[in-house]
Amino acid sequence: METKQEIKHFLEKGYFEYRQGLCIDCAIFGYHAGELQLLLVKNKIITRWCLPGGYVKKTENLDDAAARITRDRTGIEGLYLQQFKTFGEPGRNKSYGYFDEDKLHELTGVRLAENNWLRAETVSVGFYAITDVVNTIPKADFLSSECRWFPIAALPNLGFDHDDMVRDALQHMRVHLYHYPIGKNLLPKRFTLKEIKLFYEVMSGKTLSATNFPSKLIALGLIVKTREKLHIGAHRSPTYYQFNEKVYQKALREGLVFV
Amino acid sequence: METKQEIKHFLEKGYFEYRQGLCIDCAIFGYHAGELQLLLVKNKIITRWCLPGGYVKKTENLDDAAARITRDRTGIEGLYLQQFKTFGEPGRNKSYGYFDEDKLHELTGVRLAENNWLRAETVSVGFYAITDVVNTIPKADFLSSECRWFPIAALPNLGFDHDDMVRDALQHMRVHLYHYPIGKNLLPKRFTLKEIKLFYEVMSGKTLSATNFPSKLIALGLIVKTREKLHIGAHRSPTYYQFNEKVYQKALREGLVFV
DNA sequence: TATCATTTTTTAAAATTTAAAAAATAATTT
DNA sequence: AAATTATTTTTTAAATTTTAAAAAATGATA
Repeated sequence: METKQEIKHFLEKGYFEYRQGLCIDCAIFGYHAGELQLLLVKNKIITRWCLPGGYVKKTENLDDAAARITRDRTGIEGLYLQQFKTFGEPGRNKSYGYFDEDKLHELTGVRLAENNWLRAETVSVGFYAITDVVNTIPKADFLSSECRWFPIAALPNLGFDHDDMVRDALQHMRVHLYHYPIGKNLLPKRFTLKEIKLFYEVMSGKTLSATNFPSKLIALGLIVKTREKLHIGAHRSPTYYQFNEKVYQKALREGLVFV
Repeated sequence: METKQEIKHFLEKGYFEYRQGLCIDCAIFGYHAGELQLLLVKNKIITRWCLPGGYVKKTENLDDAAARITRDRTGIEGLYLQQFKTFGEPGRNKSYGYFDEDKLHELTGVRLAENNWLRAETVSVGFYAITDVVNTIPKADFLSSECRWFPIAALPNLGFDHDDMVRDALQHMRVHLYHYPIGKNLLPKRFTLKEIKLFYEVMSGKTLSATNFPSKLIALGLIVKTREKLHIGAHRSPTYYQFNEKVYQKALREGLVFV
């Protein structure tokens, strides 16, 4: 939503187009230079940082809604989104990080009626995604003052029950990581063994062997040597590796246990 | 719901107590004598067998709702229920296994108005549970003509999107099985190695070694020998084993990888 | 007491994982 | 041009786990 008029229509008549009480929130994890990050948005009328989220349209399913919402609120296209848990604690809409109704009035001229559709209790379906921080262009819309990455180790307190969502999303993402490869979307096309080892350390939150972990990936056939090397000064130049497309796709389909 | 009057009130005024458009469905897996089964209910006004399910009350959270619904619709108390996925495809309420409104009128004297709250599109949060078939007493209520176990290999076609739900529930249950012990609630207090091996075969859908799988469980410390034996005629009497409570609880908390 | 079907333990081979040492490398210094 | 250096990569051997099969144990029955 870009214009004041669009927002006014959404606030007052949104229930024609959207399903009342059904939201989606997305925990988008990013990887860059050895750090795990999370994409958050700051909405002008909500007092805390939150996961990007929104209402589901009557004509779309949950997966489509998650794709649309992340695209519109963060500018990221084609995310691999994974549903992980639904949150429906009564009162979750009125907990930490409430709507600032005066601010809303100031910005849009609208005051929500007592029976406005947005006041209904919501249930929120949580999705998570993993993406390369470099390739994503966070974008704020009219009501969002900011949209940016935070290191996972330095998150602010989030609004509503989004702290719980992040905790659960991270846990689900790591179970996923244990069974399926994800590096192809997050690492450069060519990478050194050190880079992929660091990548898995950051994503899993565990420390891995610098020698045995990479050689396991090689033994599985998941990564293969290229002819190029990285030049890093007065040291042995590490060889660049890349994913073996065939093995990678098979692992995506059938699973494969990593450390 | 036991009486006609309760049902009439639910149909016409249920939206005071229940959240509109938010349901829960539960795939309850049962184990008995080497067979994996699923508990289904046949509602008089729905044309196909379905998973036990119902609407969420405004005052309860999703976990509590799942516990209440399974208790009321099947008579089973204290199930370990696990949320696995939420279903929200538009039109899912009108697909296979629709409401038979004439039948409803015949049974209760009620006809649903055009704008009745039950006509609103629903999203359904799926839960699964695992239980011992022997210890459960399926119970049908006023609108349910029947509630009984079906072998997983011989399920009827289910109403709405419940076929999808069962498929996904089974997949999630098996991932769970791979990481956490569950036998304590489903096997008798004492069991032979052959019994626990069969149990894991049935639950996982895989065949396991008759010698190495049990000895792995012993090596993990998960099961220990008792002093008693089962007498089975002209054969060596197998020793009864039982779970080691301490190791079992630790595995429940922290996970443990089985075959 | 011998036989039998079945459970349980033992064994040895195979495979995998782990930890550490050794070798290779390429820029820099001598 | 040779030696040095820091780092990557390979090799090695030991330890552990898994697998498959054989052997032993058992307890009722003939």
